[in-house]
Amino acid sequence: MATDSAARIEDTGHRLTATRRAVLDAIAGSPRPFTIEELSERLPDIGRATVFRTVKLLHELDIVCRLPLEDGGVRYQRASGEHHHHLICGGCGAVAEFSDPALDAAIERNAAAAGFALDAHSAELYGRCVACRG
Amino acid sequence: MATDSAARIEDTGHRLTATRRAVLDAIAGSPRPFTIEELSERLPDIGRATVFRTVKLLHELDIVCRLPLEDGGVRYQRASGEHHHHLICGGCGAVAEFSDPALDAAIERNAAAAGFALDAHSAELYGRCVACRG
DNA sequence: GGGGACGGTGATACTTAGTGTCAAATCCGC
DNA sequence: GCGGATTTGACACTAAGTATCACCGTCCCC
Repeated sequence: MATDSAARIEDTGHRLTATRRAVLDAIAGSPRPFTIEELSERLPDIGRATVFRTVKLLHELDIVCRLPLEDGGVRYQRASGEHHHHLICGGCGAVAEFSDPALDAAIERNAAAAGFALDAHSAELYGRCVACRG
Repeated sequence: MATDSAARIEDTGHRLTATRRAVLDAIAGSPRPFTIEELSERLPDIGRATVFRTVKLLHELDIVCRLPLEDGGVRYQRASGEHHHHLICGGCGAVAEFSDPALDAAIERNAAAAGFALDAHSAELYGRCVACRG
C-alpha cells in the first residue's frame, strides 16, 4: 500500500523524497483518521508547512481522503482508492467507508434534473457506530 | 420569511433584539450565499463576534444553512426550512436546493447496513449550473 | 565530474474562520 | 422604573492553512 502510494507519486511526475516517504510511513502507521497537527507531532523533523503541502499532494493524488467532521473540523485518512463515502462515528471517531451505486445514481439523477454538469460530490454520514451505540 | 425567522427566535426562548433583526434583514437582502465577512461588512455597526454568534444561532435554528464549498471554504444561505441538499455551481457560486427521498433512503440503508445509528448526514454536489456550462 | 535548472524543504509571517473573556449595554417581567 | 438575565462589542486568541523566500538536493547535460 505504501508501495502503491510511492509509485503513484513518481508516476505523476513528483519526486519521492525521504520527507515524503516519512510522511507516507507515518500515515500508514495511523490506525485512525488523523489531523495535520497529530501527523506533524509524529514527524518533528519535518516542517509544518511541508506536512500540509505533502498531505495536500496526497489528497490530490487520492492517496488520502479528507473527512469533514460534523463540528466543522477536518481529519484525513488513507484512501482506499475507490470512490466511496464515509460513515463517521461521533463517539469514537471511527470511520467506515462504503460505496453504493444506488446512492451515486440518485445524486447524478438530481444533478441532471437541475441541469447541472456534475464535477464532484460528497456525502458524509454522521452517527454512532455499533460499538458506541448504547 | 423574515417574520417566520423572527418568530422562530422568540419561540425558542431567545431575545429578538435590534441587532438580530438587523442581521436577519441583511441575510434576507442577500441574493447569493454569503460569507460572514461579507455580512459583517454590510453591518458595520455590529461587532464581528456578534455576527458570528448570530449566524451560529440562526444555523442552530435552521434559519440559515451552511454550505461547505469544494475548496474547503464555507458560505451561508437562508434555509428553506425543509431538509434538503445542495447543488453548488463552481462557476457563478449559485446554489440550488433539492430534496430526494430516494437519496435519503439510500443513505439510511447504508447506515443501517453498517450498524450505524444515524444522527445526521450531508450531501453536497459540485458542478456547473445551466448558465455556466459552456 | 562540474554546474545549472528545477522541484522540494524549512522558517516564518500571514490569512481566514471562528472562539473565549469580560465589562458594559440592553431587554423583559414585574 | 428596577433588577436580573441575556446580549453585545472590543479584543485577544486559536486553529487550519497559505505565501514567501532563501536554501538544499537531485537529475541531466555537457
